[in-house]
Amino acid sequence: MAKIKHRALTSGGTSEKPAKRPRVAWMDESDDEAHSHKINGAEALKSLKFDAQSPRPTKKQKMAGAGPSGSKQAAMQEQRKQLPIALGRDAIIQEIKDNDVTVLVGETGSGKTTQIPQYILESGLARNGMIAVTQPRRVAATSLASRVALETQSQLGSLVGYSVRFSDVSSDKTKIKFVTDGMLVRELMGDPEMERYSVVIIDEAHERTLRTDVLLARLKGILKKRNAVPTEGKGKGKERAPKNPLKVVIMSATLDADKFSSFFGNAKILYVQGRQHPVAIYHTSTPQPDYVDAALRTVFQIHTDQPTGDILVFLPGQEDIESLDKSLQLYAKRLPQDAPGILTCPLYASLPASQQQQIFVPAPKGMRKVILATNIAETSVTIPGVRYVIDSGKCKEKRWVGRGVGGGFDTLLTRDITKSSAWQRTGRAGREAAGSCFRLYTEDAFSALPLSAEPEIRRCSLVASMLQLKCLGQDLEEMEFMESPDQEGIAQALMALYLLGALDDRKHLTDLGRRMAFFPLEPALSRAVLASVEFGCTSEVLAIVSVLSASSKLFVDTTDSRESAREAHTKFRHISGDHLTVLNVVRAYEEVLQAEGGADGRKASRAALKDWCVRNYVSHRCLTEALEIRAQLREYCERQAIDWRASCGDRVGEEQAVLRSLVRGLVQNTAFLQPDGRYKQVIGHSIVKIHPGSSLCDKKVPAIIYDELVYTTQIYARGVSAIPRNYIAEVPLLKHKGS
DNA sequence: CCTGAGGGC
Repeated sequence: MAKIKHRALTSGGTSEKPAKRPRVAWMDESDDEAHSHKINGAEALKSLKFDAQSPRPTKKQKMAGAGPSGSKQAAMQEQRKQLPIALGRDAIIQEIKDNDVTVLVGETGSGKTTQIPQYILESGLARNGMIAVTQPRRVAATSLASRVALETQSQLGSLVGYSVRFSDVSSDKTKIKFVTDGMLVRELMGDPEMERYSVVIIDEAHERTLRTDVLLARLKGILKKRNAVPTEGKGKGKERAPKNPLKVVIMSATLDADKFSSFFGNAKILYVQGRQHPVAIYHTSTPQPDYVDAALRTVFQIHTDQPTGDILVFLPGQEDIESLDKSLQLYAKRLPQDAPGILTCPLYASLPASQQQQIFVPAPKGMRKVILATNIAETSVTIPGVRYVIDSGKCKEKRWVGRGVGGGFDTLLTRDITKSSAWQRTGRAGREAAGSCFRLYTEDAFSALPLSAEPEIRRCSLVASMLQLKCLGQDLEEMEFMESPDQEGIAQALMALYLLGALDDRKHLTDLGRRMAFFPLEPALSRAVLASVEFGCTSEVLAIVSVLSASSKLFVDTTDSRESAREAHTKFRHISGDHLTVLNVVRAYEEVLQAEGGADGRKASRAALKDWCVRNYVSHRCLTEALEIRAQLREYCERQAIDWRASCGDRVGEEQAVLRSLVRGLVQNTAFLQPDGRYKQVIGHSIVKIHPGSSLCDKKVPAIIYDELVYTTQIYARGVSAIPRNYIAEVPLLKHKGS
């Protein structure tokens, strides 16, 4: 039998009698013989000690600890009591009528996102324009639109519609439009004052995505302009109203309503009660450094002691999920035959959709489902049937670590969650009935957690947002945001845009920059596309750029099948490195697509394509997404009068045009070979190695370009191609380098 | 000699 890597397993189970601390009921019954479903075998799982903290604090208690405005609380709470959403309807509408900006705090299950837009529509507030409702996620935008269309008994795309990338289901009849925040930012390009909208509702504002923060900052400026009372006629007794006023509603689910309110000049805050069942909360008595082991033991404690109901375990990443999955299955085998079994269900974004669907399939009778999930289950996916939540208290966070201009790289590290995240996870146990949440950390540890996450504007690259704002005539560094970006982030973005030729040396937007912003791509990739026009290889560069901007990885490379995957990938390999290797895969895939996509019907063709992908260890998901992106990019090319068919051909040497185009975009991602075999950045000071997964690993070439740097044991360059040194000197701003 | 939080245009 495979050995379990967790060591905190002792024989004798719960023989150790915990005494002093308050115990939860099921712990008090921890008499070994009394367990109905004992785990067989020499090794039994030692129980974990939890302190009860019940019931869940009310919003009032939480708010009291959250902000300085204790005195306002009573009034707000009083107001909240009168606002179960339907009853509060008239009051909410009145407030929106009376104020430019309203902050609405709605608990989960309050129905605020589906109801408020309808109330506004019925009130006539949106007589002159549309109501926009922004969402951070595509699925939310599309599913909410369907729901509201249903409730208004209208066809989706008429009165109620949505607009997300690749899919615009709206018409000139549309009055309520659900959009992703990124889509509304993009719409600003053609409608800088949002004049098509009478009301803009920013939902899930507390998530503080970079795009939401950009929208909030812009809305402040737009309000000033659109809602200003015209000054002519002043003093003549004739009151004038703004021509096309805008109403803004900020919807937030957590504790930072005060922040939004003060950002918008102490806007009114309204509270809407939710329909959430009570959740009992337990913290561990002692810290649990090995949270995977602690989760393992807690699952079986719940399984043996608690009534039916599925368990949702929050873990930081795939590795922990797979490890816990294995352990659970091993122990589940040892449950007595007549005892209920356990069905494990991993859930993370890169899991194939078919496996993700498993969470919606009810467990067979007599089985308990245990879902092992990342943050995806915190906001993006709601899982039915969950009564128990186990919270590891950990998550992964991507953070850009700057080391001077041009020398930055991304890290992806496990860290503690925030209080607001902990509450969100807890709430997942009370969606359908009363539930329990087991936190694998002490109450003291919980108290020490930060209230909410650092907003993206403080930890993500600002390059794309800065370029978009420049196109609106706005300077990111001078705008008023909820939280201002740090100087380092601004300097990095300015330098990046300058090196791409999007800004001139006076920080003014260039024609090139305007054309770059037009493409729905990272600025570096937009630059490569525009350069490809010059070098006559747009067809090739579009194919590569589409794969690079797809959300999943092209090459499947799991630990168990590494050898065969490597072998399958060799036939795609291009001598210059990874970029042209990607192109070879796309070309090969297209050949299969043409051969199979006959009159036989799409299903057979799709199956053949999938089969081809499996055999070649490439991701079907990545390729379908890439082709969709490429189709969109081709449309954008046509609108810019760019011939996307232009090709450099596939003769040997012709591919140099492709590499020259890529260098224009990846200027900052260039490095020269050093005598020791490592590479030194052309811009910036980092010494990097080629990632072992790259086709150029261990090769010594004079100069390289790469897609990204990842820091693990050292700084690795991923997605690498070899280039002649003089290609770097071709970049106008780098003339002195590389020659 | 490695490695994958979650999103968006």
